[in-house]
Amino acid sequence: MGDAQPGLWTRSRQRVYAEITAVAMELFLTNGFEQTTIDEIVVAAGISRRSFFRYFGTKEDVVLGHFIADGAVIRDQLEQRPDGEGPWTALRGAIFALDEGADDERLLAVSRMMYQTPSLRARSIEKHLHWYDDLVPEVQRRLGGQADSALQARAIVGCIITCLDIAGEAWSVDDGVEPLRNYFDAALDAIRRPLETPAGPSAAPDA
Amino acid sequence: MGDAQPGLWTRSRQRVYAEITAVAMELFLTNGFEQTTIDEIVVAAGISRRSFFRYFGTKEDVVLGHFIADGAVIRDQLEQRPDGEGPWTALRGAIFALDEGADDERLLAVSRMMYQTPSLRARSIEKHLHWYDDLVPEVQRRLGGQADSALQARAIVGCIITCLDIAGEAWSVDDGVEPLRNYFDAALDAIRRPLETPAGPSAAPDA
DNA sequence: GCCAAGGTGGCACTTAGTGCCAGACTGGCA
DNA sequence: TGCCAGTCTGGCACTAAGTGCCACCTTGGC
Repeated sequence: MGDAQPGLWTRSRQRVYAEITAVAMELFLTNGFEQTTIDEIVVAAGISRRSFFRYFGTKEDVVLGHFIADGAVIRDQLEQRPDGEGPWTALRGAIFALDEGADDERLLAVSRMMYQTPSLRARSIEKHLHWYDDLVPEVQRRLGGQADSALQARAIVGCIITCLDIAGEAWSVDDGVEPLRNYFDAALDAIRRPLETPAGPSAAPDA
Repeated sequence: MGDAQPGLWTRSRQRVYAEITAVAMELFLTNGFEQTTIDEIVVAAGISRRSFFRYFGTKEDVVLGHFIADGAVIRDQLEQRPDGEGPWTALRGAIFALDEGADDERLLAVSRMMYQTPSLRARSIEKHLHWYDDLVPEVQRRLGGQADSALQARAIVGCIITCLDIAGEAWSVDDGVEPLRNYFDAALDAIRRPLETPAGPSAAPDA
């Protein structure tokens, strides 16, 4: 708080949130996530340590905060999908809609950091677990009340998320040479491909 | 260290490891994982706090330590599978082999705790990430050098792990009324099922 | 101008995890 | 038997994350 700050306090909560995020992300990108301490963020942002934890539960949440609400976004997109679409197609479409209008440059930087930092990766996957609650009911509905549909829906949602995760990793490792959706489709294709291995002459069937 | 302990120090490292695990697990199961502090474990086990961290990197590792090596075990099983089997069948068989000889009672207790404790769940998933390194090469080999086979192999391994995770959760929620492998097969079946939804008359195709 | 509500900073505290050092035990060797 | 190096141990101090508590200030309504 050494500079002239006519009132970081008086700004709206949302503005403070954005400012802390911006300052912290710059530090993370410059010095690395684990190397950056909350005290450093706090000093750079001109707030107290105590206030930081009023905005973010953990240091990881500064990076992943944006993605928390993504589950609800995907759910909304999913529900708008035509009834004729099966769960896989609908889920794929809903996730593609999420991809629209994303800041690739920033997403790439965040992804790189995430896939290189174990605690961030773990926390990210933990956030993904909340997506189940958002997505499973609708997927279950599209499954049409089969037996075990709850388990089936969870498996489908889980694998979609896993494919998105895998795709994101490959995308960031490749520095985003191809659009993220291509990686996602490739991963999805590998999963949903029929039982026979298509490559090679007279390949052995996978069952 | 108030009791008569003729030398916990002199026992072999493995024995100490097992003893700490046993004592800690009892405390975890009794009082809950998060409620149990490392200081309590240390006192109950008759060792110093410093020594605890020479055996376990984190508190979570006490619970998950057994599963760390599972990736290598699955890999060994996977490599022994006949070449004719495709990646899915081979992976399924390898994981079933892991399931053999497991202490269901204990596994159930650990699973329940894990799925109820966020930090444990997160750490568990983090451990699963290491399985990729063990399993992807062999899966990639069975894929037969297709284009993008690295991404495909990662997607397949990831979804297998996800199905195992989902199955484990359902299994523990159901208190293990059915064997774990049944849940696993049900999850796998939901993923690998053909594009058409088989249930219901004239169901809409999923594509 | 008063008063309640909410944001803020500071302080003390708990807990996890690490670095460092000195002491005790081990096994090998002269 | 005695020495010596390697290893394990406990204790201490330290960092860093995260929480509870309280006093202060600012804001908005009356």
